[in-house]
Amino acid sequence: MIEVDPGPTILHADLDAFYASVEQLLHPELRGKPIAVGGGVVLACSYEAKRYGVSSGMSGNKAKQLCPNLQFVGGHFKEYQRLGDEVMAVLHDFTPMVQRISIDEAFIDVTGSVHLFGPPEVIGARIRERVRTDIGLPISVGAARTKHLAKIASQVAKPDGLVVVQPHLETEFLHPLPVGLMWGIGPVTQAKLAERGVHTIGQLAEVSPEVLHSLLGKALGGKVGALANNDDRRKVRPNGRAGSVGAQSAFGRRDPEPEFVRQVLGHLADRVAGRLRAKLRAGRTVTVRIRFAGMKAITRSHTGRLPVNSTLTLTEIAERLVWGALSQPSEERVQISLLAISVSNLVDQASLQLELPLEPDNPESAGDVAAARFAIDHSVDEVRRRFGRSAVGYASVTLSEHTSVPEEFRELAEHEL
DNA sequence: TCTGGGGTCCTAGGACCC
DNA sequence: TCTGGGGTCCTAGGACCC
Repeated sequence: MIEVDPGPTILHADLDAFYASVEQLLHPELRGKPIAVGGGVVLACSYEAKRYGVSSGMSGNKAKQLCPNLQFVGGHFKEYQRLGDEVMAVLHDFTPMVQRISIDEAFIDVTGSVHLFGPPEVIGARIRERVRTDIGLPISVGAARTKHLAKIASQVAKPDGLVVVQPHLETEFLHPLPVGLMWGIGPVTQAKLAERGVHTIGQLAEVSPEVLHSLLGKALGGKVGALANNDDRRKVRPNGRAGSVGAQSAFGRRDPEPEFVRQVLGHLADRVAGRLRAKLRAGRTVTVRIRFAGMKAITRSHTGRLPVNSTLTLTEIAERLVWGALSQPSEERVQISLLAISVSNLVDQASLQLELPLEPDNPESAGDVAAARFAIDHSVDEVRRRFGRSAVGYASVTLSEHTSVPEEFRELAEHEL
């Protein structure tokens, strides 16, 4: 008998209602109850709460309307990070081919591990067992020949389940499912497809490449068409480094007063530049984003010759970009609701470099200013290394009144630089 | 209840070079 | 002189992911 090469075996592991499950693990009295992590906004909720229609991203008031018994709990963000890392360590016990997608989700390629640990259903079951008994959390696992199928399988497996898609049953599995389950199809694309009467992945597979192209554009149309026809060649890529670093802050609606804008940008630049310096990186392109009261948003960017990672230089560039945009006649006197700074075109910077101020008052002293900035950044970084982030930084009194999520929550979402 | 924060990728137009 | 085509980089906006 000839053995047919079944192709790669990919697993997608996804912790169930992660933050809420951690709270129920740490506080047994919360088990079996509808709970939500967060306050103003639901960051995560338990399956007991989901049954009432509560979902993450929803405002706290709305959630309480849907589920009067809903109990809000504060987030133990340090624990989320620790437990998420522990789960990833379990995955690494089966293969180094782990691609972490977020704090609670990862693809793993076990093609080379099946001879050690057994077929995918055995590996999936062992992962679930270990995460359940060693760590105490529910996790769903999907297994299939491709990333696309594995990811969808884990969604279908939820909550707390395992779904293995056998190679000869892929189309039967895939085609009846709604297009919204597919990677890359969000609300906008889903609406476009619905207008054409396309609701299931099987229906999507019937649409000609030309029509998809005209409807969704070249890249998305091609990608989505291929995935619907079960042509997915993406490999599991062990995590690389981020291509950009950013930070944003939403603050309700405010008049763009110079002092306020300066404070917010200073705070954001401090976060971004601090992270860059910590990883000995710097970036040539600075992008700011301004969201207005009506949710319309614009971006402005600047690409310089030299990479930047000094807090003050970044603040200056961001301020210039923001005022350049806000001084346009159409944007004058409009209230703003969010500011963001992002740095891209990143390069390694083996040693910290001096950055000259943009427009030195006195060109001859520019070097002194640069040296002073370097010294300030360096000492702030040093204090933080020893005493933690909050030990020193921008006076963010004004800011903290408006930030609705704690600093630790921001850190959870940071990608490896 | 008008929507948190960190990212990626794509599109389209323009500048510039060969 | 006019004309074309291709590649790369930058900017701005938008959809999408978790």
